[in-house]
Amino acid sequence: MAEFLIRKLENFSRLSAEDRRALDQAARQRTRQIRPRDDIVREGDLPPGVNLILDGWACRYKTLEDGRRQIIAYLLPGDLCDHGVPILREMDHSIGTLTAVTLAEITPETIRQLTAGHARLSQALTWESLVAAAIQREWTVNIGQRTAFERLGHLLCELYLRLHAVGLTQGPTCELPLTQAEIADTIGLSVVHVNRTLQELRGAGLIALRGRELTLLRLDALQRAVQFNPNYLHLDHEGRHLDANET
Amino acid sequence: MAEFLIRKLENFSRLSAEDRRALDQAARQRTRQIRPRDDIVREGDLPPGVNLILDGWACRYKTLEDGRRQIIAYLLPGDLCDHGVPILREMDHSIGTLTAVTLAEITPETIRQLTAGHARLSQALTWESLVAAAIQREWTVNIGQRTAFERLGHLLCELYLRLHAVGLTQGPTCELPLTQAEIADTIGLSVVHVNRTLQELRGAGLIALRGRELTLLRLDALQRAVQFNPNYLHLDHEGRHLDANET
DNA sequence: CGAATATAATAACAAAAGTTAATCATCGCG
DNA sequence: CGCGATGATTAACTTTTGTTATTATATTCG
Repeated sequence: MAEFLIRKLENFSRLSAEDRRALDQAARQRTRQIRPRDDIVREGDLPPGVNLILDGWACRYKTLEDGRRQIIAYLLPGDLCDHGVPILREMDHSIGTLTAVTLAEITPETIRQLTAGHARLSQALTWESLVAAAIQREWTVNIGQRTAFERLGHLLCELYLRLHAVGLTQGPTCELPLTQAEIADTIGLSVVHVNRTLQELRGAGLIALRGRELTLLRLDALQRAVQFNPNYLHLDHEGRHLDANET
Repeated sequence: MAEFLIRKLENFSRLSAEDRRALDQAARQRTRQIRPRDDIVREGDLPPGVNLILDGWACRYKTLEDGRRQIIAYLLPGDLCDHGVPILREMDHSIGTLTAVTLAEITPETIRQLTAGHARLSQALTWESLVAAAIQREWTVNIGQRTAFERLGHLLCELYLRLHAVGLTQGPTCELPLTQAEIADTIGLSVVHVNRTLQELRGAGLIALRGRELTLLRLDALQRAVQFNPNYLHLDHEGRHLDANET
């Protein structure tokens, strides 16, 4: 059930069988199915408990009055969200699905049990939320400083590596269930320019993208071309010097 | 000593005398002075313990290989940083001062004591870190979706309100110890364009800025003009409908 | 299957923002 | 007091990115 989360956390530290069992059980308590392009929580709502994405893609986003929208974060299988948020009065952003999503709602009580008994697990969960914060910071850098070409390439590297960390890549290929409009709202470009920039990346022989299937043809070259430094993902406990051709 | 932090936390909930005393004492244990434009921690370093800004302005930032720099967050008096980070192997960004800074280093042990005994205080500290995350998300929106005019105005609103939350405003005025180059690196614009945009804000009668003194002449109008919604600062427990003319 | 709809691709043009360079203002300090 | 340095301002020009519109291609669903 919590296979993706477990796999992700094991990038940080080896979990005990007991840790894994506890996580798995927590993920079974209450699960929910949500349709593609539906909201899980809306800005202004009361903050929800902790949600774990079991399957599918979701995102945090914010809409301005005049309709402009910014995707603030992607929530991929194995991602936890809103750890601790119930303290706040109301949500300051929305969370919506991109694809069909299965998620597990984990009660505060369960969280307490998970962290109380298991020191390693507790550390691993802290690690996961620190990485989420680091990703958010990196997005600020990405949108603030990089060119369109770099921004887009950087995003693709990040998504690929995050999917790799949960075992959702096949060789140099992964799913990318995003429209160009969604990509545009992620990196602060217009749809037209995203399209242009994708052509550039293809033209440079760095990526192949057909439908929802993305292939990073030369991950190393792409990382260099867009100044992608994976340090902020903090996967270095095992996954350093990743070879795109392994499974 | 920890006056600004205390003042900030009291935007969230009333602290007991004991809470305040404990915070104040924690802030006295080990303090450090750092010169303007000096680094507190550098990317690649071992993560430091928790630092509390007692006075002055600092920032998180990241530098790309070719020298481009993005300021990722401002650390103002009363701000805490790097809660929990020691779990990570190394810093993925740097922290540097803008002005002279006094900070308190708070040991993990002290943090434990602070949170263990005092439920309210513990909640308030969680609130502070949730707000920091919310600010980071808002920056993504700001840089990703807004025009130069809106971006800059939004930043000024945020800084003013954050300073207000710690009592560092005088009427509609506050300090702004930033060069235009630093502002540029914050909102992803060139220095020249920041200058142009400042002229626009002045021309619209929304701000006055001489040297390091910023005045928001018509806060309401400015907020409307740049679509600034303060909800993400989560100050609503007391400070809603702030009047810029109060002290 | 095939119409309806959503998404992708291009082109032509407009606007926003970046670059370079020069001048002006301020400030610390010998 | 005036030198030197940093920061602010402005101008002229270039580049990047956005806008609008049209066509092509997929996808969905009756």
